Amino acid sequence: MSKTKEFIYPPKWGAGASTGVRLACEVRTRIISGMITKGTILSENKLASEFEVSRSPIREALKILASENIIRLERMGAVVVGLTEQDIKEIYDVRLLIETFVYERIVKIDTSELVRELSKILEMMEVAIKYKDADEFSYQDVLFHETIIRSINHSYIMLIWNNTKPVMESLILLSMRMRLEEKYDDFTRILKNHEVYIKAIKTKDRAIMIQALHQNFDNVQGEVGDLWMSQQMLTEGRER
Amino acid sequence: MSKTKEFIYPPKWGAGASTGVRLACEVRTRIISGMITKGTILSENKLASEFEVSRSPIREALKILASENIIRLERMGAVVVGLTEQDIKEIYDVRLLIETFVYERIVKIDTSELVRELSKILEMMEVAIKYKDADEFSYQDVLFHETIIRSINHSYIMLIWNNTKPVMESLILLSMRMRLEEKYDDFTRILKNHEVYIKAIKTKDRAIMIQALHQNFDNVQGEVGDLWMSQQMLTEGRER
DNA sequence: GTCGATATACTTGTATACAAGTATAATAGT
DNA sequence: ACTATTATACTTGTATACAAGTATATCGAC
Repeated sequence: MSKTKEFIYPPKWGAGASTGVRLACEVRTRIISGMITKGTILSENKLASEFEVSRSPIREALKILASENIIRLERMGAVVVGLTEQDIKEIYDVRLLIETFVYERIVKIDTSELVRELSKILEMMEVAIKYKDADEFSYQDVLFHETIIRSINHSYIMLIWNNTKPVMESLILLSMRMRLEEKYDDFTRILKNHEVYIKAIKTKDRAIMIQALHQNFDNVQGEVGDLWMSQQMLTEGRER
Repeated sequence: MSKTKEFIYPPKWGAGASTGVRLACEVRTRIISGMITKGTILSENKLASEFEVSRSPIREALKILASENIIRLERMGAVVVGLTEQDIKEIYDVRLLIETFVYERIVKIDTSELVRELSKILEMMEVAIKYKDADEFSYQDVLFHETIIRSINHSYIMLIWNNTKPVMESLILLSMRMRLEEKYDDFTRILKNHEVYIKAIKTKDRAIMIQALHQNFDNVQGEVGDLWMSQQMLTEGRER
């Protein structure tokens, strides 16, 4: 149909994955960004012709998005549910739940290797900012938190992470792209916040961890605000 | 191939669902029960011919099982991971995490309707026991916990539940079938435990809730024990 | 006998074809 | 003009076909 050629989800992020997974990432990001508005009814055939693939990978993508509650698979077509402000709060409820649980485990194990890894990621983030690469920054940001969660070797906590990660990833990506243009100072605040995370893990001081989580949550509220602005702009852009 | 006709997962439970989802339930239960041993390599073609369907629904099923960490999708074939004792502990970590979170929300809302629903389910469970229907009992047991979780209207907590539910369901189903034969008394203990849940919700007394969760956890450890026995028996049965 | 290359029989990923069902629109009857 | 019915153009779910890649096994050279 419209044969949209520009992908807003970084293609290299989905390099190894199958077409279905890549399409899920692209459609997910478009929905979260507001490019695809909620209420829209997605048909497998239309998506297939739009992305110039067959229905097989499209089906795979829709199944993934449905499992994330981003769309709802119905008898006729998949209706776009999108994210409400409520949803975003809820995602962070879960993230807080997970990270709190993870930290309780972390204080019981040796974290020297973890701290090394996190320090490396943090430096990568610094470089990403230096070169104004919002995508790379987002990637490392997500990786940072994933690394922490992975460190406790808990497959079911990891499973929860894997189910919430994609949405988080898109949220962060869109937010960071936005901020790179308009709120450049935010990045230094985010870096500081991550330093606190590392410090909390190094010292195993719960008070510091709580501080880190709270700061992160505050950053997030900013992110959410940005996102709505972003959606607003996109909508206006389309209607222009 | 072997064209196994007997399904160990109650067919009526998957009545409305697509073939792929039903197959996922069946294969999941077989893996958890030990009928399909860990390490086995499942091929889409073999499964398709065994269940006498095409590869499409099989692919769907395998995707689902992979998202639950029960199998691992690799280049050549899907290798059965199964559940370790560790995994089962971890599932209950998550369930404890969720139910604790849910309870913190529940104490803030009106629960009269919820208590009514739970009481109904509890009576259903009593009837199920009376007629020695382990499957129905399991169904209501899972529904009981799902009803509690659903009551707080938190879509992302619900998402986590939806991802852990299938495994829980199979675990409970297999365990209950086992107990019906050998440890009939356990059922009254489980019923008592559920009464405590209801009481905790009605009175909004955290201490009682903790008691309920602990009792449930103790019941679970029994379940796990049963399961290993069950696997043992099945293995011996096959080798006989 | 041992090592290496090729051939074959698998595997998955994607595309296409077909069947069953549903909503919409157009048409016929009143 | 309005209602009921039929036709059609969609939808998804499943089956099949094809392409690309991988492990294994067989066969040949040394």
